This record gives sequence, C-alpha cells and structure tokens, in this order.
Amino acid sequence: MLVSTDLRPNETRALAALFRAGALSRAALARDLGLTRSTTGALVLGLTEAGLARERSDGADDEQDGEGRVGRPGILVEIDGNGGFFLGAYIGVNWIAAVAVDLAGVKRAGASRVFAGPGSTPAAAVAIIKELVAEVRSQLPAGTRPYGLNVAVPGFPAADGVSYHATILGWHGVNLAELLVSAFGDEFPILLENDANAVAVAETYRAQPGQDDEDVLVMLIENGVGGGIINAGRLHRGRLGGAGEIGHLRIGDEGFVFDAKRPGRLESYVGKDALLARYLHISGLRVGVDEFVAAIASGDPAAVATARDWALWFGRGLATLTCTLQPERIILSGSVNAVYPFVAEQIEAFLSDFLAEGYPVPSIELARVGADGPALGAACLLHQAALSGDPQFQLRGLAAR
Amino acid sequence: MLVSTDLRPNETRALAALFRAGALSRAALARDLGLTRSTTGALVLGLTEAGLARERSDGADDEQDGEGRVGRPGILVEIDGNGGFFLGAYIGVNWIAAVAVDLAGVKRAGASRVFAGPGSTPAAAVAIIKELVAEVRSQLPAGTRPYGLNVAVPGFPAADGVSYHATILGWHGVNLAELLVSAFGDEFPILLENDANAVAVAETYRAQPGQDDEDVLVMLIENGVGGGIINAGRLHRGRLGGAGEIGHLRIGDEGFVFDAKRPGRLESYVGKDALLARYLHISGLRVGVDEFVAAIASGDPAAVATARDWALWFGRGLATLTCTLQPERIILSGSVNAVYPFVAEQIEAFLSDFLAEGYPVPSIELARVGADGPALGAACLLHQAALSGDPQFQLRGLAAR
DNA sequence: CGACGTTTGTTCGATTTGCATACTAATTGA
DNA sequence: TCAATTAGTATGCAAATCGAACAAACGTCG
Repeated sequence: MLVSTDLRPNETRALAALFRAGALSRAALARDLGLTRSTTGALVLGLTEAGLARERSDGADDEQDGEGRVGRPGILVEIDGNGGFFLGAYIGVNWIAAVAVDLAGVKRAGASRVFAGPGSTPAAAVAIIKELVAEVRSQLPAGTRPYGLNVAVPGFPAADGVSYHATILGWHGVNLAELLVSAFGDEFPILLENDANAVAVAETYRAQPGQDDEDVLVMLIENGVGGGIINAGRLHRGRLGGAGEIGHLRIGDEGFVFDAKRPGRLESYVGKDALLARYLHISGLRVGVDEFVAAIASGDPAAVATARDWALWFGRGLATLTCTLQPERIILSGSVNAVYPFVAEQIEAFLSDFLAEGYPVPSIELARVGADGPALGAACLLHQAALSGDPQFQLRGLAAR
Repeated sequence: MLVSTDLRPNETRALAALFRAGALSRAALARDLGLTRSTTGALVLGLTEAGLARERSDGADDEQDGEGRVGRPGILVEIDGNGGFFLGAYIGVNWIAAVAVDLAGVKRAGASRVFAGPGSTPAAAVAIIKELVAEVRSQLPAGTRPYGLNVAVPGFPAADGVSYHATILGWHGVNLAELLVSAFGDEFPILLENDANAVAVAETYRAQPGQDDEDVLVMLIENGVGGGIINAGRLHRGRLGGAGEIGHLRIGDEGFVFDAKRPGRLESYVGKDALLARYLHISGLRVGVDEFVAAIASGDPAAVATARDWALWFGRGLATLTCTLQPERIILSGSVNAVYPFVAEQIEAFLSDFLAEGYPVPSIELARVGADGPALGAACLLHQAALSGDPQFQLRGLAAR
C-alpha cells in the first residue's frame, strides 16, 4: 500500500543540498552532507522511490570542472519538481494573482484577474483568491496537495499581530488570516506576507545556484516606496514582518509632494507621485512615468533636470540604507526604476563618495521578476521553509509500506 | 583512558535547549527536542559524564507552573559551565580588555589594561591581548582549552574582507587577523567583530531565558554613532560585518558639527562632540558629558534647550531605523545615553506620531552591560556559534573510552 | 488516610540509521 | 593495456532511537 510518510531529517537536508546546487552526484551529495557514500546512496534511493528526486536524464553532466576530472563520472541527481507544490497569491491594487511553485523551486502554474482594490472588500478579494487557487491547482498534476498558501498583501499587521492595515486598499483592522482560513479550511497552512518582502524573496531566491546567502536590499518604487531586506539569504522580517518600510525614511525637511504630518520622507522625494509632481513643477506638464522616461530619453531639459533632482534624494536614501544594512546588491523594482539607468552614474558617484573609505559599494541592478513577483516570492518563502525543515511544512513522500 | 570526543548532533541540540530554557527536566527536554524520554535520558547521561551538564543541586524547581502540576516532579538538568570556555577581547581607544564566558553563557573571568589607542600600533595591541588572554586563562579551571577567541574592534574590514580600517585608532589597511593568528598560533580559531555589533550581542544575548529570537537595535553613542542589529536573535552582519553603521545615516543637510564631505549625518547631530558643540553654541560653555547631564538635571535652560534640539534629530534617526528594521526594543549604549531619560517623553511622542497608524512603537531602554560589553559580546558570539552546531566550534566532552 | 490518576525517570529488546569495508563499474592518463 | 582515481553498491556492525514496560514521586479526591 502507498502511504504518505514524513521525511527524515537527512532526507530534508539532502533535498536542500540538491536545491542549492541544482544537481549533485551521490558522492558530491555525501561530501556536502558529511555522510558516507553508502548512506547517501540509500538516502537517494528513498527520495527517488518517494518521487522527490530523480537521476538527471539528459546526458548533460560534469557541471563541476569537466576538464582533467579523473575517475568514474557521477550520475547527477536532482529534485523531482512534481514532489510537491507551494501556493502563493498576491492582492494588488489593480489585480489579484496566484501561482504555484514546485519542489524544484520552479513556477509551474499561474492565474490572475483584475481587481478594483480600493473600494472592494477583503471578503471579495478572498473569494477571488479562492477561485484563482482552484484554477492554479487544476493546472498541476492530479492528486497533489499543496503544502501551504502564502498571500502577499500591500500592508502590515498592526501591533496586535493579526489586524491588517492596507492603507492603499483602504483596509484597516482586517483579520485577513481568519478570512482566508474560513475560506480554505485547514487543508493546508495559510500565511500572510508583505508584498515588498515577497518581491525581495522572488528577486533573490535561487538567483544563481550555490549562492544562497547573499545580503540584498530590494526596493519597490511605485507611489509609495517599500523594501525587502535579505540577510544571509533570509528575509529580515522584523517584529511583525514590517521591516523594510523604507518609504518612511526621513531624509530631508520637506519633499516634492507635501505631507504635513510626516514631512521629509523618502517616498515624498522618489515615489512616482513625487517624481511626476517635480516634473510638473519644472515643466508645467502633467505626464505619466512612461512619458516622463521618454522625455528623458529624448533629452528634454526639464525631464533631465527632474531626474537629476530625483537622483540626489534617491542617493541620500541609498546611502542611509547601505550604511545600515551593508548589502552586496540593491535591486530596484517597481515602475519608477525605469528612471534609474539615466542617472546611474550620478548616483553611483555620489554613493562611493559619501560612503567611508574602503566601505564596499553595493551594485545596483534592475529587477528581473515580472508583475507576479509578490505571489511568486510568497510561494518561494514556503518552499524555503519546507526545505529548511520547518515542521509546519514537513515534506512528505509516497512510500510503499 | 579519558579522551576528548566531539559531541553528537543531538547532544549539541540538547545543550542549546538547556541554554535557552535555563534548566529543564529530562521529560521537558525530550518534548523540546522531539525525542523520547528514554533517548533523552541517555543523552543527559552522556552529557553529565562528559562534564557538560549536571542536575541542579539546589532544591529549587517547578519553574514552569508550580501550581496544579500533578505527577512526579522532574529533576532539573542544567548546563555545567565548566564544560567549556569562550574568549572575547576588545581593542578600545583607551583600553584593551579580555573576558572568558563559560558554557553556561556566564562571564567567568576578565582582565583589562589602559591602552593609548591612537598612536599605538596594531602589533602593540595584539601583544597586550596576548598577555590579557593569558591572565584570563589563568583564572579558569586548570587544563581547559578555550574554543576560540573573538576580538571586537572599532572598525570594519574593507571591501577585500581582510584589511581593517579603524579610523578612530588611526589604523588603515591592517591585516589584524594575520597578526592575531601569528601571535596565538592555531590552538583555537580566531575571529574579528565590529565593536558595536559585539555590544549588541552582549546586551541581548540571553537577556531573558526562553526569549532568544528578539528583534533589537542597539545604538552605541559616543563621538561616533554605531549600531548593531539583532534579527530574530541573530546578529545581522551584512556583507562584511559592516551593517549597523548608523552614524552615517543621512537625516539632514548640515549638522551641529561641520563635515564638508559628508554633511547631515546622524552622528553630526547626536554624537558626543555634536551634543557638546551645540551646548557650546547656545551657552558659550565648553563642558563634558557628565557636566552637561548635571546641567540638565539642575534645570539649566541652555542645557535643556540643547537636549531638546538633540532629541529632535535623534528622533528622526530613530524613526528612520524603526521603519527600516521594525525592532521590538531599541537599547541605547554609550556615554551619551545619559541624556535620553530627560527627553524620553519628547522622543516617544515624536516616534508614535511619526510612525504609521498601528505600526508598533519600539520600547527604548538604556544599556545594562558595562564597559567590557564589546569583549563580552564577542565571546557570546562564539558561544552562540558553538551551541548552534557550527563545525568550527564543535563542542567536545571528556569521556571514558 | 489510601486508592487512583498523572507525570517522571529508567530498563531492555527491537528497529532504524549510519559507518566501515569491501567490491564492482567507469573513466583518465601513461 | 594497465595503473590510478572516483562513483556507486552490498554487507555486516555499531550506534542511536524508539516503544513498551515498570517503579517512583507527586497531587487529588473520596
């Protein structure tokens, strides 16, 4: 009879090692885990029978050094993606999305729908998520049960830890977790995550094999400015998952848009509204980000001057964040990041000038993940938890008993 | 024959659980580790024979609930401090210190000496550390070999990861690690850590039993302003251990002390020099921190006004850091923290006003650890690494073979 | 006070896990 | 063709853990 069995600690460790490396021979895996080859062979056999790992079929191998490698070549073993699935969802201002990531960390399915965020109720959003999740699950192999659902939201839990405030959606004090649980039952655990944090995970998770302990700051720049902090490959969540609210950074006295209560914040200088307000002030033209970027590209002096002002304040924010977090990379996400390439030199010069001598200057890059980044990152967080041995997402395999 | 043997994984986990809880019965430990009572009994027996754990002798027990606890009471087991020692040292501007922390996380020995930092060579500092370490080791039980030495330094490694810059000591591009290794040989591993990071660990490590995953920001305010970030109980080091350089936070345009190259930094508003310069500007008096604090206490209007200005900028810095990191607590260390109590109300009011609605306001506390905080924290970092199973600090026990 | 339920610690055999040591297989280099 | 080297597998043994039993030590309640 086939039964679902919990994985033993070393089986989970083996999967994590395979995930980090992409694929390993049994011998390499043994070295990685500090076990003998015989033990590792048995481990791989178990994982293979359980449908969680498989030998790589395509002849491609010798990833490691290829050249003067003497001795019998190994058979690469990799994770079998079909071994498990993790669901992520995103409640955005304009749309709602759901995705599934498989055991190999690859996106396997996705669905989305437009959503009139402000004005809609949380219950309406949850209903849409329920439909999208069903749609996503229908795209997965039959008979699979996901390990969990993580929902990215543009907001934060309040000090009590449960009531969500999503100002941008007009939601205050909503118990989203309860709504979701009552919609989905207890088939799998349900978590919530801030959208900027999720994007940060999506941008950095498994960016390159073997590199899983980076220090990265991801900035998400739209009207507001959010951020996600990755420390040694892990999300720095803060007390209630509210770390990285970098739009509230106090970097000056006023701002390009006026805010009587909280003047001088980063997002009142570098957010989308602020940028366009500055351009309006200089040029007298009211435009969107795309038009503005086109104006810089065409050499419009007002646009160039606006971008220069924007870069001045953006550089201040970057300097503050770099000192505080010392990231290796800073990744810019959100529509406003299109402005960055035009002022990259200015900002990088300012940064290396402002930072102390010898202090490493982070490299600044543009985002690679698309619009479903928050949903993807949310799912990746579950994947990470499962491969880390988190008991809440204890991996299972099918075994003959 | 007695031989030194490496601990098995579950023995290390058991010690970590005992450390977290302070003391546990075998049954409680079994629940904590997810093992059976019989296995745990054997585990405890092994640890006891190896001299790493012991039954608590003082009759004091029932820490847990005492009241209606039915059933046979357990025998509390705790870590035997003599099971191992961890060395920490600190190279300060005016003095050098060394301490030893035992396996139970308790400071067991210390020694210090004055040191004319600026003007002295790194080699001279290393020679003093060598003497102090010998002095500290002589205070420990005979025959013990420490697991490692961690040296806290007021500086950071440069982008290459090895050459240290300690501007405050006048050192640039020094390979401190190499100097230390050549002085001590390879008897035990030697590490380096920034002093503010070390203080942060000293202030938070084992602050209260059972609470080991806090989010805390520790600010160290002297002439410069440094910081250490504790995320989920772990030091957030950044790429090269240089995270938390919060003195460079850009919060304004100028500063109370002038800095042409990097104007507007937090430390040019709230550092010791800045504070006293502001007081000089207002009162015409040139004083030290102690006198300044006495002046506030006595109601001197110039001092009170200075403190109010100080608090204004300090609040801006706190707001920025709170948004970025969302700590539960902020701990103020360094001599300037004596000013805080006089402006606590003002700063807390500003903070809860500036932060978004529902955003948790961190509690702000004064430091508890004394002047050897950096050395203590450095030693605690090794203790933490050893109990986490870091192979570099693999715990050992004495066992009959 | 004593029977009863509950929890702890220990004992002991069974089971599982991992290691050491072989051995075969597949490749490079001479 | 023949070492040398590395990968994978089989097998017996040692260690770690479990499961079930049992005695010990405490509350509770009649």
